[in-house]
Order: sequence, then structure tokens, then C-alpha cells
Amino acid sequence: VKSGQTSEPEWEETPEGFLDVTRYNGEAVKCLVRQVGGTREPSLQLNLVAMRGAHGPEYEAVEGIRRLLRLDDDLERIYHHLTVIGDAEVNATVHRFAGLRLMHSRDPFVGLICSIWSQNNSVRLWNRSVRIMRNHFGERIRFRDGSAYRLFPSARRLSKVNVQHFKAVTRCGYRAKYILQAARLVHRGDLDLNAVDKMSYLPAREVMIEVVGIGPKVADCFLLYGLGKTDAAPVDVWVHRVAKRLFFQHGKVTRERVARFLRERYGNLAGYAQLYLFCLARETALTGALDR
DNA sequence: AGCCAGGCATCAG
DNA sequence: CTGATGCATGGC
Repeated sequence: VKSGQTSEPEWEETPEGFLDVTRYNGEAVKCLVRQVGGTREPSLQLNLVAMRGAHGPEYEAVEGIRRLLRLDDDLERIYHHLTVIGDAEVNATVHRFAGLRLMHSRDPFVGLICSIWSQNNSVRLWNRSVRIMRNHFGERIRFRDGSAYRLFPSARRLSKVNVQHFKAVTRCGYRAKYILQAARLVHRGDLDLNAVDKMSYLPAREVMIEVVGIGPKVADCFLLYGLGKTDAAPVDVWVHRVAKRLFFQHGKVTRERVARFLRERYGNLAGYAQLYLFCLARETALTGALDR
């Protein structure tokens, strides 16, 4: 399922499945994921190729995928809770898009950079420019069969890149200084993502918003998709519109107010609620009738 | 041509 | 606290 709701760039779509190369336990693993069976009885086929042909990292890779797609979440229970709280239109949306996975980035740094990158951007452009960055600055990995891929660049690597150069290569515009500054903070240890991960939602959010270039929306993206804190409900233009219509009678509401409303209404399922609100908003836009 | 996209920093009231 | 404006870039 491709909802576009993630803090990792889209995986490459190949005839054999979705392709990604990530380091596990220090060793690069090529991972092909394919869903077999339908939405009702889905199962995943994984084809893993470790760089040195060892078996060590394969277990880690499987766990990585399990975490990425949050396969341990009990969707039925979550749907039940959402629909008990529910507004009729939200319930219908949950039912219609049932089976969507909330993504949890395998690497917090990837989640951080991609979240900052997504601000005031389009999903399409965002994916493309992040891919360009990876292909330009990422470490090159060559497998035994001769195939080669690029990893997402490390904080150390990005912290050394010049802003103008980075902007010229990736076309990410004014976000370049935010992205590289964040990479420097992480590399120098001034922003400890693992420490933030251990914090509860609200304090963690405070810490993230202090970083220049990270506001409420980006912080929530990072906390939800990057760290898996499901209290977070990122409110973008789409969620803002649909929530304004559903819960505020088209009245004036700030994004922050909507975010707080969703947290109070859905608790630690706010992230899941947001997932479906986003789908509803996008779907409504496609069929035309969307007011502001 | 002008508005918009998974916003944010900044500044004015 | 709320409201305007500039910021890069590309799609439509």
C-alpha cells in the first residue's frame, strides 16, 4: 500500500517488489519486499541479500521490516477504538482504507532529515529530491552480483556538506540550511535522537521544536514516523482542511488547535487517526468538493 | 501567470 | 496569542 505517509523516501518499485538497501548491524542488506495475498489475508515475502553473504544481519533486517510497517500493532483493536470514538465519516474512511500501515522509520536520523525536507513541499518533489541526495551523497554499496546502491547519507557525511553545494545538487531550496544544520547537531551530539526517543511525547516535542527549521508539523512528523510516537498527529494543509470541516464547522482554527484536538480526542491513536484523515482529505480533493 | 505543495522564522499589532 | 510576509522549487 502506498499512502505516501512516511518519513522515509519511497522505496524503489521493481517487478520483484519494493527495493531498499539499508545497513543492519553494520552490514548492508538488500531487501525486496512483496505483499502476497490481498488486504484481508496479507503476507509479506522478503528476499534478503546481505553484502558479504553472511546470515547475521538477516534477522535484524526482518525485525527492521517488522518495525517499519509496525506489524505488531493490532489493527483490529485500533480500528475498534477509532470507530468507537468515531465520527461517521471517519469511521467510513477507516473501513474503506483498512489495512494501511503506519510507517516507522528504521533510522531516526533518516526520519528527521526527511521530515524537515517535507515542509511546504509536495510529496512527489520531496521523494525525488531526497532520492537525488541519497544517490549523490550516500555511501555506495556493491553486491556480489555486481548490482550497486547508495545508502542514506550519515549525519557525519551531511555535516560536512556545503549549503550552496547541497542546494544546487538536491534542489531542496531554503530547506538546505535547516537540513544540514540538523545533521550537524546530530553529528556533534547536541541533538541526541535516542534520548528524545526515550522521552514522553510532549517533552520530546518541545525539544524538537527548539531546533531551527522544525515547527509543530515537522516535529510531529518526526515523532510519529521517525520515532513511532503515536500520540503525534501531524497537521498539514490536508488534515487541517478536513478536520476544520468535520470538527469545527468550517470555523477558524489554527493547526496547533487541530493537533491538540486530535490528541485529546484520540489519545495515543492520534497518529493513526491522522493517517485516515489525510486519506479522506486527499480523496475528497480528488472528487472535487473541498472547501476551505 | 499565478497559486499551491505534508511550514517555518520573523515581525507587527 | 493571532495575522501577514518571504522563502526555493517545480507542477499544473
